Amino acid sequence: MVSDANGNSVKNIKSLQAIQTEVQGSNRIALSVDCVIFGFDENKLKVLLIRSDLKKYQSRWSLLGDLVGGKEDIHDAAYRILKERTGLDDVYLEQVHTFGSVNRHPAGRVVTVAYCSLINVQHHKLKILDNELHWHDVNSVSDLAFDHQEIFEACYKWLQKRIQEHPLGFNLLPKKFSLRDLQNLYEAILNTKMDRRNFRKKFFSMDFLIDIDEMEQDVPHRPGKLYKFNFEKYAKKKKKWVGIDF
Amino acid sequence: MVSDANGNSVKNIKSLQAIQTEVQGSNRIALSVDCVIFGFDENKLKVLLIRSDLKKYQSRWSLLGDLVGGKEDIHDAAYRILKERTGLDDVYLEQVHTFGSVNRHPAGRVVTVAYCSLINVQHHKLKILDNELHWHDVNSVSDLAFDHQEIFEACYKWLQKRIQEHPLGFNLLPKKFSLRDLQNLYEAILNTKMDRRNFRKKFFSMDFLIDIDEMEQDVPHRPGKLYKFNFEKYAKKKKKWVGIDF
DNA sequence: AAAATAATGTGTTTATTTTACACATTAAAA
DNA sequence: TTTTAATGTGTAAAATAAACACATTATTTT
Repeated sequence: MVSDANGNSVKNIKSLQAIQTEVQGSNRIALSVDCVIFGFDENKLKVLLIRSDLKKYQSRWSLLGDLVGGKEDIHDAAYRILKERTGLDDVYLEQVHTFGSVNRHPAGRVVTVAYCSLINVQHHKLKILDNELHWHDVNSVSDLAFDHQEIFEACYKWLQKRIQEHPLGFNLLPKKFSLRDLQNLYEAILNTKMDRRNFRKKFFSMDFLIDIDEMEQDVPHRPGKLYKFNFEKYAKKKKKWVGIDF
Repeated sequence: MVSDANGNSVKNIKSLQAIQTEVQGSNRIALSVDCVIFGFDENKLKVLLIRSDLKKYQSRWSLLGDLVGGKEDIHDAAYRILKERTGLDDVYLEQVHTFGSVNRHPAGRVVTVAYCSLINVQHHKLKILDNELHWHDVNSVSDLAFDHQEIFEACYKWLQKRIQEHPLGFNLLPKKFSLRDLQNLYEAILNTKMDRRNFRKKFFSMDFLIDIDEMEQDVPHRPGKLYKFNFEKYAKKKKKWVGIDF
């Protein structure tokens, strides 16, 4: 037992070198990132899956993932995976949860950090070179490889909750969108029907939609007005105090 | 390029062994768990900190953490750390976020998973053997070691949001509590004042408080009624649909 | 060209929830 | 016994959310 400058007894003081030895010790772990990539197309919420690169699982679909480099920020790793595997750049990305069961991966101990990614399918020209990558309707995703079903479901639930509190849904839409587009998006994600008039009222009252004075083109019905989301104004907004409710 | 049973071309098929080689390869990473342990004492929200075991940082406080074992579930690791370092068992624990900046730790690459823990200070007899462990008022936490200030703040914000939507606050209180206790807890965590009458009305209308027909003892004023939280009833509750609001 | 269709755009009314606020009651302290 | 400082209950007003109807516009059909 040693004492510090104030005379307090302090246990277990370690040198930097001792800690370095521990950190470089035998129980280091493979760390991966898995991305749950959502898209919105033909009024359906989709998720981008890839055929498992593991032979044993080749008939199963899996999330896009890869090991994190020893000198790579996990967030950078998520961006890298998206870029490498899909060609997509500049997409919305947020960490959701880390899955660390011992036997979650057949190849050994791999802890994985799950990220949720939202992309605008129309804008980003996805390079689906072969049958490796495929957009799946979220309602028909089942039997994914490894524990990816669990990860997918956690991210989907996360998205359903998150989209009601934050304006991230706009990352799934074109820059210019109609209120019908927006409502279709919310209805697809939340898997519910909403009253059109109350939905409009709600969004107009939040006052983040910019009327760009343009109309829809080439629609088989009366064209609706187009809007942009005012991200700048939202960023300046001071967060409200919600209420206790559970 | 190979083809699968359906004649689809499939790239990058790997054997299990090939993946195992990757997983056991050179870029494995030290993984740690850091616990932000909250307690509620004398109507103040507290956080349990420990003097950094790293000599260089010995004047600074840090979170309780340790490396995750190679064959240890990360959740189990969080429980182990709590048990080893504080003697506490059977506490509320939830994962919050994973921090993976390359240079976040001076001893080398360490990715850490942050957990939020809530304990009842009265019930659990904490073994604070020496000056290593100390309860700090959350409002006076500053200048923690490593990136622990950032982790602490993320967990505190998480708690403030979470407590409004889930009944986890009861883990900070004794089993039997008065409505005044409960309001003091919410006011301390959210750092705000609430109307006493509306606070009561809100909780009574949620209908999860069990009136156990007991009164406070040894209080220097008119004793209030004591309640328990009905966790069973809450578990059965089907989750409501909130509304869009951001 | 006219009529029918199917969408957009704009309210109002009602119900529910939240906020603001006042007074009687009880036990301890003076 | 009086005073004090809490607890416990209720009501009115305001804000928000839900339910609902009709006129307008462009397209499609007749």
